[in-house]
This record gives sequence, C-alpha cells and structure tokens, in this order.
Amino acid sequence: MCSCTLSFNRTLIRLFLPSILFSSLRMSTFVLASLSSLPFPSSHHCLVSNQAQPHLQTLPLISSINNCKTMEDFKQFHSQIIRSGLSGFLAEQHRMVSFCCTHGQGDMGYARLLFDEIPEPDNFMWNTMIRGYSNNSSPEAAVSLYIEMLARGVGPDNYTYPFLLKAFDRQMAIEFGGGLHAHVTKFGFCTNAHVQDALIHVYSISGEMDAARELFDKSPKQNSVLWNAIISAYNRSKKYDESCKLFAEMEELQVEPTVVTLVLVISACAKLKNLEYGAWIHRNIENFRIVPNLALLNALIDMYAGCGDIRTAWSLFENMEAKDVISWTAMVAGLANLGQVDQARELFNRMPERDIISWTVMIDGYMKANRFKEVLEIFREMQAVSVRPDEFTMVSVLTACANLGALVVGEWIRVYMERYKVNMDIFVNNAMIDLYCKCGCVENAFNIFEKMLKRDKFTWTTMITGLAINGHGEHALDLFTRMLRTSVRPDEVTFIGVLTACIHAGFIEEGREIFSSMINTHGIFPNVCHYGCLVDLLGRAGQLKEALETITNMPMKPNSRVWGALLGACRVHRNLEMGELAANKILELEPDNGAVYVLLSNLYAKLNRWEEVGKVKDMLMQRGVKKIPGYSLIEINGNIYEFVAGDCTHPRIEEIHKKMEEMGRDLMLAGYAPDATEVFIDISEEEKEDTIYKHCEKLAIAFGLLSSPAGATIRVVKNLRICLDCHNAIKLISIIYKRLIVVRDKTRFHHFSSGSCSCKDYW
DNA sequence: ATAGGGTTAG
Repeated sequence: MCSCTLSFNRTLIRLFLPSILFSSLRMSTFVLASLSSLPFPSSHHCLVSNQAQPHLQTLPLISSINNCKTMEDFKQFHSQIIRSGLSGFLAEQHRMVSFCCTHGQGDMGYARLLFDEIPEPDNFMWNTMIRGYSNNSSPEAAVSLYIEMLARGVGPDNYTYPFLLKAFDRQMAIEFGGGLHAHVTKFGFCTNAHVQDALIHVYSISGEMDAARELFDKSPKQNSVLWNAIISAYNRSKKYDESCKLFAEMEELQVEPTVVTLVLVISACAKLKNLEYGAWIHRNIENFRIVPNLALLNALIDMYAGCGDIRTAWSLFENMEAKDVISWTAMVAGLANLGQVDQARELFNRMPERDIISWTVMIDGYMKANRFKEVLEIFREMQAVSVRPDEFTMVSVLTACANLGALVVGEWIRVYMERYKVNMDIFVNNAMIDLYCKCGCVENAFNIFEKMLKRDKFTWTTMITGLAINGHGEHALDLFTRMLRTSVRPDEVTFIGVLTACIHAGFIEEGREIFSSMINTHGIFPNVCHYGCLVDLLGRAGQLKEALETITNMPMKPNSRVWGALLGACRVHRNLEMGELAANKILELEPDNGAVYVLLSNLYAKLNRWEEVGKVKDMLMQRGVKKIPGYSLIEINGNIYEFVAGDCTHPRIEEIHKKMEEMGRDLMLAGYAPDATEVFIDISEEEKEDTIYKHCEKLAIAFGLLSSPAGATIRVVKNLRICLDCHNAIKLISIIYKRLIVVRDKTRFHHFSSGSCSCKDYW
C-alpha cells in the first residue's frame, strides 16, 4: 500500500508557497487542481468504513491507546476500534492520529491514512500532522501539508509555525524561511513569542543574522527565552562576542538569565578563550539565582579546559555528582589541546562510554601532537569497536595520512566515505587535496579541486602550495590568477604557496612582482617567512648581493630560516664569504642548529677546503650538537614502515640487505659512483661510503622494490633534505628498475622517472 | 488536547 503522504518536492513547494498566501483561506482552484493526486476529499484506499455504526456494548473489550507501546500494539488497538465501529468518531480519530504522529515509535504513513479518514480536520489535527513530519525530520512533507491545509481553507494558528519550522535544515531555511515569515505576518502571528522564537531559529540556521536580529529587536524582550534564542543564533553563527555583548545588555535591562543563558554564554567564552569573563560568570552563578545543572557544568569544564585552566576544570569534573560523555570528552579535549596527549589518553581509556566525538577528540589530539602513526592506530581501535567515523574524524585521519604519505589508507578512506555516505564537506575535500598533494599525486588532487562546488581560501591555498612543491610552478601561478578572479581572498599563507611556486620554478621576476603586490594590491604585510622566500628566490637565481640586501633592509629581525636560505644559495653558487656570514648569523641565533654545520661543511667540501671541514666538525663535537636523525617512511599494503640509517630492526631486514647489495651491483654497472661530498662529518672517512650506502631513503626504496609489484610507483617520505648522493642513485634506480619513484623531502617533491628528477637537480 | 532556549569534535 502506498504511504499516501503528499510529498511535495522543493520545486513544488517553491511554486505553491507564495501563491497559496495570496489565495489564503479560500479554496484555491489552482492549488487544489495540482493536489488532485491527494486522497481528498474521499479516499479510495479506505482503512475503515465511515458507514459503520458504533456498538457501545463492545466498548469494555477495547484496550486503551495509552497502553500501546509500539505500532504493533497500536494496529491491534486500531482493529478493535474498527470492529467496534468507533472508527468514525472524531475523538477516536484524533487520538489515533496523535499517537502515530507523536509517539516515539509512530508511523507517519499510517498517520496519513487515518488523517485522510477525517472529513474536515480542524487546525489542531493539521498541526499534529505537521508536528509528526517535523519530528520525523521531513520538513518537505511538513510544508506540503501546510500548503494543503491552507488550500483546504483551514487557517493556521500560533502552534502551526513552531511545529513547521522546527525541523528545517539549512537548505529549507534558506529557501523558505523568508516566505514563511511572510505567511506569519499576513496571518498576524508576528507578535507571538513562540512564533518569533521559531523564526529566529530558522534565520540563524540559514545564516541570515540580520533578519534574526531584526525580529529580536522588535520583540518585547521581557522574557529571557527570546534572548536565549538570539544568543544561541549568534553562537551558531560563531559570533561569540555578540553573544557576550547581549548577555551584558540583558544584565543592564535586568532581564533574569536562565540556566540556558549561562550555558550559551559560557560556551561563547570558551570559544573566545575569554577565561576572565567566563570565570566572572561562574563566580556569579548564585547572584543570577541559577542552580547549575549538568549542561552548565559541562560548559564550564569545557571553558576552563579550553582556556588552559586545567586545574579548575579538574576540580569541577571531580566534584560532579553525575558525569556524562560530554563531561569526559571536554576534559579529554582540554588535555589534548594543551599538548598533554598521554594524559588525555589515560582519561580517555577510563571513560565509561565513548561516542564518535570522544574518539574524534582523541584522534585529533594525536594529530595535533604530530603523532601520526598513533592516529592510524587509534583509528583502527575505534573501528574495531564498531564506532562509525564521520567527516570530522576523517579530516584528522586524512591529515595524518598526508603527513605519513599514507596514500593507500587515504584512498581507503575515500572509498569508505562513498560507501557509507559520509558527508564530503569542504573540510574533507581540503584534507583530501592535501593528502594527494603530499603524496605527490597532483592530478588526483586537482580532480577533487575542480569538482568542488564551493572553495574556501584553504582549498585554494592547499592546491596552489601542492602544485608548487610538486614542481608545477606555472600551474600554481595560473591557479593563483584564477583565485584572484573569485571572491575568495588570499591570505599570508596563500602567498607563501605562491612564492614557493616561483622559487621552485625559478620565476624571479614574477616572484618579485607578487611580493610587492602583497602590500600594494592585497594589503598584506609580508612577514619574516615571506622575506625568507624572497631571499631564497634571489639566492637561487644567483643574485646573492640582492639577497643579502633584502635581509639587511627587511623591517624585522631576520630569523635563522632567512639566513638559511642565503646559506643554501651560497652553497649552490659557491660563495664562501657570504656563506660564512650567514652561517655565523644562524649560529648566533641557534647554536644547536645541526643543519647549519651540515650546510657549511658541504660548502667547504665543494670548494675542497678540507681543513675548514675539519674545523666545523671540531666545533660541532665541542658544542655537542646533535644532528636531527633522518628517517624515511614508506607505505606498503596500508602499513607504514619507518627506516633510519643503518636500521636493523625491520623484520625483513635480511631480505632488504640482500636487495641493497643487488641494487649496489646494478648501480655500479650503470656507472654510479658514490658522492660523499655531502655526507656529514660525524663519521670517519672509512665509514663514509658505507653510510651513504645505507641512507634510510635507499633502505626504504629497497624495501619498496621487493614488496610491490613490478612497475608500481614507490613513494617515500623523508623528514630531512635529500642528499646529493641519494639523488644521483635514485635517478639511476628509476631507470634500472623501470619505476616511478616519488620522494617527498623536507621542502619539496622529487619525482624520479627514467633517470631524471622533476626538481631539475635544483633543490 | 499542541510550543520555546542548552553543553563536546575539523
């Protein structure tokens, strides 16, 4: 049997909602003709016979509708009613429709069948039906019924609009919020507080805060409920300082807040990180004559924890009579955001129950602490206990994948999200673009980018930077030009990406122009990172003098990265004097910067100044500087393997060493000669060659060769800059084994194919 | 006979 619900789609609603207003309360032939598919006025699918007469003697046999727990109970009750002949009675009909509409187990299809038996439903009945659809989250059906109600000449009342509007989602609110406001005005319910409240709610979800505010301003404002409604609307629109302002205004006008008001304002303080105001409200709870309930305590815990006052959060948490999952989650999030991930995990493990948000908070905590492998571990744990990830979870997991170069896991997430219809919103798409870019798959990233209907500044910035570090400088600049034609404005991060594109592609003039356009046309003042880019850009082009001038004239104190860019350029262009200057400046700022010693000794080595190489080595030993240990990551079958130089802990290390020997032989045959000029000096001469030989990226590639099918791309992520020797070797490996090898190092990508690298040996 | 505002995640 058909469900017989009138289901207008949004197109029809768009058509009828305005027209019904002008034909209000009279039968509209136009609308009624269009509603001819309705089971009205006499339905051809009667459940019951209206002709039946009641037999009062059967009454005692009828069970009470109040005892019905499920639709099954109800259907039995209904058949008793039919048999008893009571089904034509209005009171029974009302009670039965109400049951189907308002009971937790109700059934709107059934409600509609019963409703259609009522020859002339009054507006109470229509309201009940509308409420049913609303509770059912079927806003279209609710509006359809509302249109039908007006078409049949039944007037709405104060109750109609709150029911109708309550279930609106964002899209419905945008499309029909204003229209229904017109209905409210026309029918004269503008002054009813419940109706105003519902309208404020609808405007807030469609983001029309001005309209919401106008309604609020026109209201009498005596009752706190509308204040709560407008504060809640500002919170939803992330206008948290407006929420606090309104609360202050409430005080001035001596409108008494309720516990809900305080929950809203404390929550706003948490988002604003305004500990002072939040704590002040907390101290004054009694003066406000408020008895804190669970929601308020949770909001306070979140506020204190979010503002970094973990001690107060703890004491509130520990003194609570009853905690719910939100209390625990707020504490876990507070610890995680302070960087105390392990403490957060301990608390997380003690939680009596965990929901999707708790898991996501924990996952995100590991992500923010750069503990990416643990992100994947806990994500697996979460799935093992059958908690379904949502789009929030996926953003954190995708970010971890991007940092690990875990392409397979990332792809799995994409498939999962499609299969389980997880909402692919702008955050997820941005994370997906980042993943593909950081795995060296720019085309896949770009496909997602092009398919997106809405792009924010993060979308553009991620894509531009991704193209830049993958060596597609020209494409990155094209995209930037395209971005400038949209309404999305670039920010300082976007310009880092754009300048990076110029650096990697060697676009000196474009880079300079863009740098000066930052101030002149975009009103963004370059920070020290932008100056670093400019120095890098000039330095790589060999314009060392201008690079140094840039540093001398920059309006802020140059940091070690700025000097590092100059030092790098001096190494490439073999400028000893300036290189020493830059190195000294860096060591003044950061005596423990191991990378400087490497760069400087490389520079000396290139110029065959071995005595100085030795001096750098001595200096390093004296100061006890530790070089950051290098590691390489490779993902095989969805697992992440980590290699460090001379690694012996891998379970298949023997196979890997055998492969390394084979690779060594093949490389020699192909004319490879180890180049030790870039090898660092903390090892003795005789060890040198052996150590290069075992650089972790080579180990990772050897493992990649033996664990992936012929022809498969090998992707490696390295935490440091790739060395010259490995770069030479991998070029040859790409020929010998006919593989595309993608290495992401600290700053850029190297796509090795048929003996050459996308960086054009310039990195 | 029917209605209002709330706390945790990117």
